[in-house]
Order: sequence, then structure tokens, then C-alpha cells
Amino acid sequence: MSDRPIVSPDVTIRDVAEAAGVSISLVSFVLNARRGPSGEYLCSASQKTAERIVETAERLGYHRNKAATSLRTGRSDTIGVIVSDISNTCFGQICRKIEKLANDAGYLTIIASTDDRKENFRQLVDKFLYSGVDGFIVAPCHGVEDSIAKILKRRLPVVLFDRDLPGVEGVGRVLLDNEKAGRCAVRILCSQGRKHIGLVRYETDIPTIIARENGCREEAEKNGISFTSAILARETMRRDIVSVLHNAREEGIDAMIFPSNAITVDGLSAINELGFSIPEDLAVVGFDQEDRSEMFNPWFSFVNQPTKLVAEYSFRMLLGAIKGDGQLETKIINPLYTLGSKIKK
Amino acid sequence: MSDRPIVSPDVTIRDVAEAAGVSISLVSFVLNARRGPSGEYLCSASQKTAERIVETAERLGYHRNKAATSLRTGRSDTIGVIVSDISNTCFGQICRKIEKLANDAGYLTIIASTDDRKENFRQLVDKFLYSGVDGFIVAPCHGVEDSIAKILKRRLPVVLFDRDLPGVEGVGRVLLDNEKAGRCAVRILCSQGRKHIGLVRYETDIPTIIARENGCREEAEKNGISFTSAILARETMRRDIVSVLHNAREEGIDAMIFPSNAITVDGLSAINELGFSIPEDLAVVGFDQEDRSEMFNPWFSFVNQPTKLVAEYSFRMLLGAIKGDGQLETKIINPLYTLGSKIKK
DNA sequence: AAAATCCTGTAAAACGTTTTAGAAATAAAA
DNA sequence: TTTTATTTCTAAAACGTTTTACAGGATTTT
Repeated sequence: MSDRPIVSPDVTIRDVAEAAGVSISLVSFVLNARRGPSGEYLCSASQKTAERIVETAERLGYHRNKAATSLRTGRSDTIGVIVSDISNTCFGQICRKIEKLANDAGYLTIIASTDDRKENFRQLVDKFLYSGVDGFIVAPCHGVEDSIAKILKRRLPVVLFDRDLPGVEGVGRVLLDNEKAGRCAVRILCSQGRKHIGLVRYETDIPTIIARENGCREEAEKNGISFTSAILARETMRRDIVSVLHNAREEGIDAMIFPSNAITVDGLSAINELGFSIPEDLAVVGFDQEDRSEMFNPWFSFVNQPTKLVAEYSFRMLLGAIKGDGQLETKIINPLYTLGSKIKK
Repeated sequence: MSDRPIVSPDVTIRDVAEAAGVSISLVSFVLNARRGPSGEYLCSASQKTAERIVETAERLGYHRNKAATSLRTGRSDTIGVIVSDISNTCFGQICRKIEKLANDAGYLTIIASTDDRKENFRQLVDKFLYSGVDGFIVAPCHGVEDSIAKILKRRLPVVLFDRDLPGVEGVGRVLLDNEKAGRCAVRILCSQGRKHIGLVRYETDIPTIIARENGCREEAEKNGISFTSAILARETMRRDIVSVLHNAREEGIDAMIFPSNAITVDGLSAINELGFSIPEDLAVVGFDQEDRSEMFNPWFSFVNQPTKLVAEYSFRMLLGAIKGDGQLETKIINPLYTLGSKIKK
């Protein structure tokens, strides 16, 4: 039924050259020329021929063959984005915005998810590398310094976001101020009159989570409020968190902080399972969750990354590095929070 | 600071050929050879040289240059996925799964969002086309038949999902049985003892929504239950839906159906705004929303596409069409529903 | 008037593959 | 042994660009 696909673009630069009665070199020069202030083509062609060439190209419906360009120049006008899970709304939003910015800048975006597993991360970096992306924006997993080094060895720019890889040099960073995010969470609860704050997390050395916890503790001390944290095994967290919450309440804890997306999901589920009434029984601050409070239960508060900002900073930084202007630097951004309604209607 | 990126892969097929003492043709043949049942290389090289070549390639860390391959063959081992919004969890999940399947099959995935606007859809199709994707999986916007035709003209396979473009021939389809989904929604509400069901939607001729409404009406009639639907202007839906819900309740409606993702978002927000108590005041069935009931308010029910299945069918169908085996057909799938808890704790 | 400079343009190589058409070496058939 | 077939391998073209190096004519400078 289906013959071989028509793979080669119907009209090549050669066709344009013939139709315009010039050499293919000139076509290439004109089509890649920068434009002067009044729209002139800044290349060795005369304005008249330049215009004729452009007009012919348009008339013929010419489009540059990407593979050929990429082979010749080494550029692919494609950037690679790696996150842990694109279906996590927070990442979804960031990717969406990056893709839009990239598109506007003439770049294609390839996105992949790692499920937070090193092996996947490595495999994807390799794949992106061999397919010739011009740069990377990645939310790294723990322990993928080697993969990043591999990218850098090819002199390709990398921007890290969401998570840091401390000690890695030569990369851009767009990171949440996690200490501040922790302080923010505690301040929300203080403002709601809470006095005994608990935090649950799993055992980890992920700096993001540790920093958030530190921020919480600091702010609690500053406000003279009790702060206790429970540390669970990662594998059994989903189960154990139920009893932690149960006990916490018995012990007079009146507010709970879940310092990451995964913990928030498990924590909120546990609360539903326990049938706690929010915010009477417990005030809650979750992290890294899309704000759905307008749609769902409006009594949770959340501390999030400002996804648009993360996307904008990351992409601009990467683009700058690709183009050669612009520096790879470390950008620390402020947390965004959404307050759960204080009063239940 | 940063010199030009090292774009050309450090080691080319030529290096492998030299190191192995054979011609580059032979290297190419071996590296592209199919493997026989006992692992032999099915090509004109002797097994001994074949093994030597493979071993050399590995030792040197050779990786095929994608741009060159793509230029030569016209294949890019890349598929294009177009949805309305990747940060919509439903699409996020589908994309995630497609990407995983594609990755396992050796394909790269480029994903883009249209915001449900024709112009964007067209622009993205063009872009993907010129960048040489091998096939498309798209959730089309209304009225993009011309873009699809453009793809088909290049003999590239297309699989439609989520929304249909009636009348378009030569494409694969993976679609929800929307009538059944409508019936499903009504059955959920019946089983919860509701007698007066309302539906809100905006003015549209999107077949998806119409079919759902028809399914609802049908099932309501069959069960002898009252069914009324309110049709709003799309632009002002977000605002108008509040008064619709308010009036509905006055008129004794005890259950509400929101037959699309957008309507569900606006509808649930309105419910929160009105301070309705669910399910006492109103039972609710939403569509196309990720099931977050375990985390948030567990009293909503949802009818969804089975995202994994959609992804699997779509990708397999596309891959079949790309490879030449396998047909592009129409696959109608059953809705998935999650019941909100019937009793509020 | 000759030399130098500028303007407009081109030829050809290169990027790294795949693949066609055929060559050389070996084995089988006559 | 000679011919024929088979196995193993290679040369070279092609894919569609970009870019270097340079050519020829027009213009300016000396």
C-alpha cells in the first residue's frame, strides 16, 4: 500500500538556484544572511538579486533540509530537556514553557523522563548527545556527575534546574532557594496560628530536601515554635506516613510540612485515608505540587517553584551559552506560595 | 572562554574502518546488519571480520552520526507528538508513555503543544515536517485537515488520538468511545441514587463533546432520569458557569456532568467558589482529569481516557506504519472511570 | 593610465553516512 | 585445467547543505 515515504524535501537549494539563475552558494549566502537595519541582506549579493532569490525560494516553497544543515554545521537547532517525569505537572509546566520559548527562538525541543533513575539519565544523555542536540536543560538525578562531564567534554552547554549537583563546574544553574522555601512554609503556618509543626521526609541526602528542612527549623526557632521531623525509609514511606500522621496528631502537632512532591502526594493521600479534617485537625503545607486548590480542596497551602520563571531563566541562559553571548551562571530564585483558604466555608 | 563546540563526533566510521583494516562500506554493512538466529551478522562480511569490526567500533566508542544517516536515508528515527497542552496531566501521561515506548524502540520523541490553536498546529506540523520526523501522533485541533493532508502528501504516517477529524482518510485513530463515556458518567450518578442530572458545556461542534452529551442523554432516558444541558459561550464560560450551577441547584438538580477537561476545571472551580458541599449538595462527574482524588477531594468521580492504553495503541500503530508492517486502523477504546467515595467520612 | 580596492558572484570541498555496481579471492562445477 | 558460481569485500556516488578561496568586473585611488 504505502510506497517508500517521500523523504527528500521536494525542493532543494539547487532548484532555487536554477530558478533564480544563480549559484547555490549565493542562495545559501542570501538565505543565511543577517538583515540590516532597513531590511537589507548583509551578504555579498546585491539587494536586487538577494530579493529575487528570497522571492524564488518562497515561491518554490523551499525549506532548508535540517539533516544536511546539521551535518555540515554541527548545529541541530535542537535542545534536549531531561526531567524525572514529564507527567508531573510541575515539570510539565516548565517543559511547556521551555518548548514555547525554544520554538519562538527557532529551536526544537526533545523531552525525556528518567523516572529519577541514574541509568535512564545516562542513557538519555548519550542518546541526545549522539543525536546532536545543541544544549541541555536538565533536572539531574543524584549521582549523574559523570554524564554531565560527558556533555561538557563535547563543549555543549548545560543548565541544571530543580536539583543541584554540588561541585560540578562549568554549568548553569536555576535553583529554588530551598532554605527560603522552608522558611516560607513555616511562616505560612505561623500566620495561621499554628504552634507545633511537624515535617515528614524520607531518608536522603538530596540537598533540596535537606535545605528545605533546615529552612523550616531555622524559621520555627526564630518564631519560638516547636518543630519536629520524622524520617522514614523511602521504600515504605507511603505506608509508614499514615501512622506518623496519626501519632503526630495524638502528640498535639497542629501543622504538617511535606517537603517534596513525592512526600506531598503520599502525605495528602494519607490524610484522606485517615479522614482528617483540614484545616481543623491539621494545617498542611505541601511542596512542588501544581496549584489545584481552586479546583480541589482549597485548604492546603503549597510552596512551589515559579515554573515560568524557571523555564525562562533556564532557556535564556542556555540560549546565551549556545549563541556565545551570555554566561552560564547560578540563578537562585524565590519560592512561590499559594495560601489555602484560612476559613472553611 | 568556550571555543566552538566539538560538534563532529570524535570518532567516525572512517576511523573504525582504518582501525579494523577494512573499507568504510564494510563497516557500514556490518553495523547495519540484521542478526541471524544464532547471532550471526547477516551481511556479506565473514563472521570473523564482522566481529572484529563490531569490536573495534565499540573499543573506539563509535556512534553513528545521526545527521549524516538522516541525510542519506531520509529516516530520522524521530517521531513528532503534538498535543494541545503537555502540562495537562492527561496529555502528560500519554506523552510520557509514548516517549518511553519510542525510546525503547530506538526512536526519539519531539513533543509540542498547540494551545488548541490551528495556527500553532500548522506551524508545528511544518516544523516537524522540515525537521524530518518519521511519523506523527497528534491530538488535532478543530479544522486542521489541511495540515494532516500535508503530512500524508509526504507519505508519512499519522495517528490521531483524543480527537477525531471526521472524513480524513489514510490515518490511524485511537479514540475514546465517547458515547460510552457519557453513558458511563450517567451510570455512576444513577448508582449514587441521583435523579436529576445536569450537564454544562460550551457551544461547539467538537464531536468528542457532542458524543459524550448524546451518551449521557441516552443513558438518562434509558434509566428514566431527568437530563438537562446548559450551553454557554466559550469565552465567558468560566464566569457563566457559576450562575448556571447556582440556578441548577435551585431547580433541584442533584448531579452535574462536566464533559471535557476545560469544563471540568471551570466547573470544579465554580463549585469551590459557590461553597457547595460535595456530594451532599451535588454529585459530580468530571472528564479528562487526572485522578487526584486520593490526594485531594475524594468526592468527585471522573471519566478518563486510559492513558497508557492510548499511548500504547498509538505508538504501536505508528511504528507498524513506519516499518511497513502493520495497518493504520481505527481503534475505539473504553473509558476508564474512578468513583468518588460515596460516603463522606 | 596604472594600481589598488570594492562589489558581486562562483567552483569546489567538506560534513559522515548508505548503497549501487562491481572487483578480487575463493570454492565449486565442468 | 578451465569455467562458473559464490563469498567477501571495495570504490565511488549520492544525500543537501555551508563555507573557503578565489575570479571577474566595476569603481576608486594614486
